[in-house]
Amino acid sequence: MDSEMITKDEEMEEAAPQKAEEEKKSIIVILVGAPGSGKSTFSEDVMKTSSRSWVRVCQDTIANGKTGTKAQCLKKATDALNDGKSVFIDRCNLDREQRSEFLKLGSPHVDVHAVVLDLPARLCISRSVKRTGHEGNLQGGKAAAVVNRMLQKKELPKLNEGFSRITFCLNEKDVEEAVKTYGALGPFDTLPSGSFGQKNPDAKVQLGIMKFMKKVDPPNSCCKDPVSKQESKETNPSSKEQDVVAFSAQNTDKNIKADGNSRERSAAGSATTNDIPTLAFPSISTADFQFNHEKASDIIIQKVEEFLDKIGNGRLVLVDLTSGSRILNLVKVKAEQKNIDSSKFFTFVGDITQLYTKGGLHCNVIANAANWRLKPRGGGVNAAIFNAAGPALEIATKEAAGDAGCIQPGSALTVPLPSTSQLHKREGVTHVIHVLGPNMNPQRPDCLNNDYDKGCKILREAYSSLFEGFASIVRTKEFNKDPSKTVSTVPSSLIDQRSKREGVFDLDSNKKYKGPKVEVGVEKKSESTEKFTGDGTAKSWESWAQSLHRIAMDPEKYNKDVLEISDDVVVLNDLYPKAQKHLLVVARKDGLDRLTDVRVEHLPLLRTMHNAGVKWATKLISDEPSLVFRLGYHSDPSMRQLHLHVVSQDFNSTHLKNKKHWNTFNTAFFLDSVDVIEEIEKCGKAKLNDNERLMSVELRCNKCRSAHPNIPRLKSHISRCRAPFPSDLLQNGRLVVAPNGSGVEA
DNA sequence: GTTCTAGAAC
DNA sequence: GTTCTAGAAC
Repeated sequence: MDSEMITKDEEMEEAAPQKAEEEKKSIIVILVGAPGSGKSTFSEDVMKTSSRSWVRVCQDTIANGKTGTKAQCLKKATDALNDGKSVFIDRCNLDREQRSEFLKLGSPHVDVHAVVLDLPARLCISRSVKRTGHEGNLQGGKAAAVVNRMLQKKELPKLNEGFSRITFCLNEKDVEEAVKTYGALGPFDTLPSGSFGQKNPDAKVQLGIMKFMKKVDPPNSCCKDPVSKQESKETNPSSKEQDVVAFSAQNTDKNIKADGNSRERSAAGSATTNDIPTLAFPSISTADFQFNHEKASDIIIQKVEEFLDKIGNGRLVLVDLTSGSRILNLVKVKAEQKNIDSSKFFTFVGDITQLYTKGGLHCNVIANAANWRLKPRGGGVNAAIFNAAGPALEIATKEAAGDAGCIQPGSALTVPLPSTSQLHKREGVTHVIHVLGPNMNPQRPDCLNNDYDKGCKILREAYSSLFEGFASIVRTKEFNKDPSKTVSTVPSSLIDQRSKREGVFDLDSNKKYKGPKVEVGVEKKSESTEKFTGDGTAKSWESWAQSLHRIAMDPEKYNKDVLEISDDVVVLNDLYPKAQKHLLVVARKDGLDRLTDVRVEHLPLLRTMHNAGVKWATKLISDEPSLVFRLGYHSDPSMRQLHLHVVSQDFNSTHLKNKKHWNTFNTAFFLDSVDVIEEIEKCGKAKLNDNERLMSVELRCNKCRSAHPNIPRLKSHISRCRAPFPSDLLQNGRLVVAPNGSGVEA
């Protein structure tokens, strides 16, 4: 009996390992989820019920209860698998790269599974906060920031990474199911391969991910009950409405005043508040431009207080993507201290491009922290808004920016958003106001090098411009008359405005183009004219170069395009102005094509041209005293017919595009009218310079003479350079300035 | 003069 | 990958 028993036992002992090698497969379950998604709880729950031998490898506690390294996790997992145990990898594993090394642990004897705890971010955040045991704002903010950051980078696992099975859990119920499934696994059980639980496969998954990633999470420490709200939302499949309500209600909590108007504020998403004109704006300059948050928050409060009376029934809302935002919290506290009416101004956590659909907050107007070129590039709010609005915003912006094509620090540009834009259709945004704030980031253009006197001044100007722009929209829009206008309905006024403007624009260019150009084309061959260069060689004027000559010979024909016609000169706006104001005074004398043709006998004409130029410059200065003009000739002009440039020295124009454009106005290629006259008086003819060389010299600021690597950088610089003009320009009447000299002050 | 665009530069 | 320049065509 005994021996039999022993034999049996021995047999069993021998047989068991054999069987294990043949049939028993270990499983490594890579848990995927943000902090607070419940990874640890999941593995613990499984281990409680499972008859299988599990090892939980938790990076947070692997080093004697403290956070360890990935390498430590890999080692512990390898050891456990070698022991024939199954393993939970309890770390976030949110991106493919993080998972890849654990996937390598798979083998014919080890199945690699993923369990994705893809629960709502707000749930993760609230759990995360609870776990830290801190209720403070900071802690909550930190947790939110961490979770948000991780979810930004989230890449859901795919079978082709090497998983034999992936289980997606999108809510608590899914998690329970998965716990049951894994908990029921005996030592020899396996689970079917494949991907389970993901709601929208393939393309739609990506959409879902995108939506989820963009979803903004409410505050945590200041919202004690997001969990219950989230859960109630999940049990109710028609979640959209719930989402909005819950979000608004939560948002109320972090509004500035906890008393009084909470009802009104919590109803942010309801129809009744849609007709309240609302400006949502990001904090200007505090992100990429690295402006000091304390100073910025003071300025925001100051400007909000100043403008609250000026915006009628409108509201101002400071928006930031995360509840951990320092600037948001600073402003919130300061607004509370100042007792600012929280129904008129409050802070809001959300994506500024999805305030209505995701946050239930209807904002007719949103501000964009733009770059100086008003380009959709870069990151942050600017890219997000251009992206969400689509090409319509780019076109509308270009149109609104006009010739300048860019904005200066401290200024704002209101752009009506075409109804074709998604942002208009979906979010009810009718206007975008681009704002450019001061920059303190040495990596970005126009860095103020910590000059906060200047910086604060510019930031104040920026908010003034922004709020003024909004106030002006409020004044003209009369929001309350027709609430239906504001959401998803195309304001007809907008379309009219746009098409009208386009019409004007087209008409303008047609006018200017067709007049001279068409005729020039017709007469091109019969009228090709010789052009004598400085060294006496001749070349013919190309067809495109003859427009000025044509106008000078027959100005009445171009009546609409010219500003002034006299016996001697014609004054007109340059078709492609290189500055805010750029006029041409064209000599009417035939045969006087360029400066080399000018002799002593033309001196009276040159003086007449100069005087006409000064007269027009003075007139323009009386309208805009900050303008400063310089009058002069190009050494080697492209256009036939002697013409004097009258150009304002801001060089703020989209038409100034390349090195040649700059250098023709800002090197010795540009001959001041006063000097030309003096030279001809003295020597009988104008002295010309080495034009080829001058065109390729480095780009230097016309004021401080600093060098810049390319045109965009140069333009960025000159838009803010406050240096005085170089002394040579200040002499001999080379500049025409306002009587009080306002344009040349340092 | 401008526009267009290839490819250099970043 | 994007920005910017520079050369050709008009």
